[in-house]
Amino acid sequence: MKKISHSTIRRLSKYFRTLTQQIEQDIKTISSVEIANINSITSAQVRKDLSFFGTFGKRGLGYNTSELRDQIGKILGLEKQWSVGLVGLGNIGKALIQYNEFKTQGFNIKAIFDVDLNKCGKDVRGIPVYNINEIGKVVSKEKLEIAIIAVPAKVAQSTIDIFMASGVKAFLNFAPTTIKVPDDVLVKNQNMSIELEALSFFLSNK
Amino acid sequence: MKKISHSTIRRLSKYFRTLTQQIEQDIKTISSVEIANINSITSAQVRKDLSFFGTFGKRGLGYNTSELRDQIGKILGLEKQWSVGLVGLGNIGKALIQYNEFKTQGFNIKAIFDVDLNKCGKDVRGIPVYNINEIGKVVSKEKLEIAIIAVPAKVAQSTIDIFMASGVKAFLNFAPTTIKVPDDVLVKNQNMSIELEALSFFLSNK
DNA sequence: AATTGTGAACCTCTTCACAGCT
DNA sequence: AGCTGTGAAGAGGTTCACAATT
Repeated sequence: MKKISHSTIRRLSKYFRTLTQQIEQDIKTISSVEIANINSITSAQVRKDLSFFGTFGKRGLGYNTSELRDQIGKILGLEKQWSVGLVGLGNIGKALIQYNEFKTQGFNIKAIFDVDLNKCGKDVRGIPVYNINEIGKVVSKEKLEIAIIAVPAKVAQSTIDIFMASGVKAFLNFAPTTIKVPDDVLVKNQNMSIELEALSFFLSNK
Repeated sequence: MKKISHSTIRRLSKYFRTLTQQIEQDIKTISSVEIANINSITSAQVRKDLSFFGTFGKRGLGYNTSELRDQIGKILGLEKQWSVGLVGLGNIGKALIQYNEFKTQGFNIKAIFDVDLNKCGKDVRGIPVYNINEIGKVVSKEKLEIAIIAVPAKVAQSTIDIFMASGVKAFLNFAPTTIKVPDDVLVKNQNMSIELEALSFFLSNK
């Protein structure tokens, strides 16, 4: 497949959300201009993004909302269910387990890992807690495809290395540190500090 | 000031973290190549980013770690303290209040807002909880400069509008929706769904 | 008449490459 | 000799503008 930029994927997610909202309001058709306005971008951008994947609209008419939503859902793989492992039962890890959005989006947390032996062998919200050294075994057993990394920065790289050795290639990293991975592995960072610092810069320089 | 890209600011945050780590290890000097390697980018990028703000290195020698860290800290406004309001005492809001990183970084949550009248008038971790309709009053009283938005998507825009009417110009938005703001206002989005969908796309298309 | 799909133009960000310091 | 700082070149992403289609 032709190389698709991260920006395009990010925007497809937004279009998907936009379409979901329109469908809820029983709107059957939408133009690239409308999608663009809702997301504060240009209509050419919307059309260009979609053009990488096919032709989904009707000239003169626009796009059928539910058809386009289905197509984008397919592109993003949203109809699939993913098996996810979560590492780290600290503040962030605990908050994430509470967060129902995961399941809604087809991300099923099948296993939790922690270093603290007191936490292991138990269940949290029905999800079994394992020790870090069981990662390899559990990845195979539960067929984990994605790992959520909610461990301290110092051990984030080594934790990801263990998962990579077991064949996991997709990570959502909450540790505030840059992770080194080969080209066939994707790490998405969720790092509040960086966003806060951007706000700080903005306020300091206006 | 010359326009600085968001990517540059994001990277400055990373350099800041890198330098902090080096200083902890008692390393006095660092080259752009070393900073680049640690963050998986090119050394030219590091030097170019810094060049927007001044000349901090010594040709032939590199950068003094603590001097450069101080300079970047100043650029990002990290030595300052910010007064922050948090809206929404749901799952995310509660998790954020537990999150000590805020205070460490100079972001002081001075007020919490919620629609639920049962929650108002009380304290959470020593922070007073107000009703949404008190935003204007409390923004002035506590001199809030940043608002963290942890409310449902449907009311995110209207919540931000209220803060903007009171003069707040910087937002950290956790609601999965695009917010419309004028040019002199900055909204940073912290949206896990989009990152998850990027992982889903990646796994679906390899 | 309205709106898509897309090549070309444009703009922005990244990398190269080297002069200039230390 | 080694490394920075930066103009110029290159790459990548966005917007323009219009032919094609309904």
